Amino acid sequence: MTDRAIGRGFKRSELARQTGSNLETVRYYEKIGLLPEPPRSANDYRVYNEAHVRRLRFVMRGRELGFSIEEIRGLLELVDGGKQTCAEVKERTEHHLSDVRAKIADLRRIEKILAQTAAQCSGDAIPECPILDALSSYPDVGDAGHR
Amino acid sequence: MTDRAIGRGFKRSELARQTGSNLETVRYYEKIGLLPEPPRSANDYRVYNEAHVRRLRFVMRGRELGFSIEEIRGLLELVDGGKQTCAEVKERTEHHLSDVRAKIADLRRIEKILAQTAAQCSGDAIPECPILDALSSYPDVGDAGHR
DNA sequence: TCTTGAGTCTGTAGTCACTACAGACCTTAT
DNA sequence: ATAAGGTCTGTAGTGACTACAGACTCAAGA
Repeated sequence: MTDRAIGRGFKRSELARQTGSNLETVRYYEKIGLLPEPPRSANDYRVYNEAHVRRLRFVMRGRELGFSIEEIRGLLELVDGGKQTCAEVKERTEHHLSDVRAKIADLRRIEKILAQTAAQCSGDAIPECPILDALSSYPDVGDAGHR
Repeated sequence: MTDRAIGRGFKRSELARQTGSNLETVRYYEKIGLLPEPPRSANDYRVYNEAHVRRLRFVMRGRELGFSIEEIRGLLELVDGGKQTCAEVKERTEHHLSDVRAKIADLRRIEKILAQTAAQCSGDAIPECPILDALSSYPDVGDAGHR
């Protein structure tokens, strides 16, 4: 058996290479039932085909877009169920979209605070640091157990 | 000993209440050395004071702003070291700020894709779903192990 | 042909930042 | 006196991986 298989059937490392995923992550996804257990060759090596590549790419794209494993599991069920599920897929996507927007809002708030405090700071060797003040919201913080 | 202590000295639940943190998180922060081990009363209960409240608030604010535990540990060392560390605090803040901005950029990219694909979807009972197509980037995905 | 290095297999442990629980002890109120 | 609740400890669980140990197999070079 050569490393890059001819027509159909390749090993785990090749699947990982083709999808850009980590070798161990493949095994992990199979263990939790997100990817199907592939058939095995005589030496007990996993044997994959193009369908596995597509499925793993789907999962990875979903993860990149911030879907949780369980959300992706749900999307895959819709995919496998097939037929009239477009409305539900849309609903889940919009739900996830609002999650993403909330995260962006949070991070922007954080960005603002960090940028403000960094701007206030001269960077000189001044004992009182406005950044630490902003973090503490009380004048003296770093002394628990020392007074 | 009454539950809300009089002048100085209160219990873990009161510290958690005053800071809005989880009861167990307090113990966890002490275990990993982020908060100092407080003195104990005769019955082995932890006894806190205002300094502990301030320190925990500092940690929580840092966590809210997306600093990791180790980053906060570093900031606290600067705090405890005192003196001329303002420049270093500023540097770390700006480093963290660029991390936050990168995360925002990622999420905006994700938001865009999700919004686009959701908009393309009619929500009707159409077998071919543009959202799933966008996720898969290949026409047929949901069939690994089924052909 | 032997050997060496690399790839694959399994289960398990480690990561981060908590959160929850079991079981023992103590305190407070009725 | 008793029941409810708070505190103590260590440990296990979470999510989503990542890494490792030890056994096995395979392919290529000397």
